Amino acid sequence: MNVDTQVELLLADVDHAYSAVELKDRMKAAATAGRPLRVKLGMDPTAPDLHLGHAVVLRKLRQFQDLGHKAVLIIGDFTAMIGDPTGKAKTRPVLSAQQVDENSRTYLQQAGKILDTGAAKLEIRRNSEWLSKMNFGDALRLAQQMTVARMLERDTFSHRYKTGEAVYIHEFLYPLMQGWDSVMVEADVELGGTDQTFNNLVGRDLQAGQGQPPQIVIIMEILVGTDGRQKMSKSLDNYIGVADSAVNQFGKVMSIPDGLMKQWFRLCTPLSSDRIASLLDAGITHPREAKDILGRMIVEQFHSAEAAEAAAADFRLRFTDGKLPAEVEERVVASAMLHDGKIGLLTLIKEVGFASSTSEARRLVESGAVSFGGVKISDPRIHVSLDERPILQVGKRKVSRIRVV
RNA sequence: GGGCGUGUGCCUGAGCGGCCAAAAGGGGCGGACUGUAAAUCCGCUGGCUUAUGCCUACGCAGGUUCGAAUCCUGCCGCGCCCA
Repeated sequence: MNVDTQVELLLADVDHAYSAVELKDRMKAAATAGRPLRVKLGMDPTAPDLHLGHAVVLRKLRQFQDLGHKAVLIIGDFTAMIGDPTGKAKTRPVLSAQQVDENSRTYLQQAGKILDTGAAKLEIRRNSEWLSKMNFGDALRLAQQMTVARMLERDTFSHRYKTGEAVYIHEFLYPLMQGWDSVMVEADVELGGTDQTFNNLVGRDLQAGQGQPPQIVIIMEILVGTDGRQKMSKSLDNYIGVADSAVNQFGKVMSIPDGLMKQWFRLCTPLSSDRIASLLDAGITHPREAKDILGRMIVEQFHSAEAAEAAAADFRLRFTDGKLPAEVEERVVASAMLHDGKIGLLTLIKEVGFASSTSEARRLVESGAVSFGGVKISDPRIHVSLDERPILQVGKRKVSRIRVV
């Protein structure tokens, strides 16, 4: 594959590249010199659980690896002390070294489902390695390379500034720190979501200031979460985790709004735009069928083709045919909870984790969401026996067989 | 540092000294309809082992009142203006 083709492939599904020409030139130069490009991606060690949104960028990184380049993963253990101003989170707790270790391990384990973790293809660095050694003078010199006007160009800052929300000085340092990372690892390319555009471009300026060739910045579209409204994130609970079970991943995909399928096909599967177009044409493919394909393709990436097939079958049985799943998960209740061999229904629901409080359990029962032993129950005062290892169902999705231990 | 303003439930946002567990909308949950889609309709949305009951809650701490989210004082956070 020649460089032109490679660049075309790499940029086919990206939101923006600064710039395509530079990327091509850099790749040619690297090929001539017989060295791989260093492709940087920053990770936030405060959120170790990866979801489909992270996977979008990781898949792009993998693509670079497959073309022979080196992924440079930066663990932002030092920058975590500030927290990316993009996020709504206020001051973040300083993470202990052990916590960073632990989160990083989880991250790598999950990212390993996507990345090539071979030593030649992956380099992992913590930014405390260099940032913690800088003194105030170093920080000043860094700060001199940025103006307030430039900082205020950034959406989150200008918006907050105009609407009267607080903008703290130290938040201005975040992009500088992240940019400095690029200098320290001599990145050729940096990957990120659209919310990282500003940060990543700062890296170019800082590198230029140090006499390095500025990195090429490749920006991926932000994946919208299962709610179809906001970006996928754990805190909004609109995410599909890379580590979620196959059944869970598939079910969540099936519940996304139809309008989201286009983006998800584009960002989460390797399908061509022609193929996607035909899948989304309701005259050719029923939307349910299209979503089924999307679901299986996604599950396959993190599990296996067999698991994806099984998850789809389970889903059809359970929701299309309305039957109980092939295997009903079992939940246990301690015998100490029983009185005269019985337990209050509300207590049971709460104990088993289907409601967070007795009051909530009561509401569920009163609204007709609960069935016990296959019988719908609407009286919250009822007490039940668990001798028959009955099935408790709360709402459509929560079903368990109950056993006393 | 000074002046003014502001702080309510997951979020936005009403709130007269009693009728406030607190309007309204959003979100969420449950139900109907479906394709666990969208749209629509209905119900719920602090906690408590069963409740015309109790407890906790309107930034924090006190105070005035028979009674406060509503009044007063101090403190804290945020914003604006002045310096």
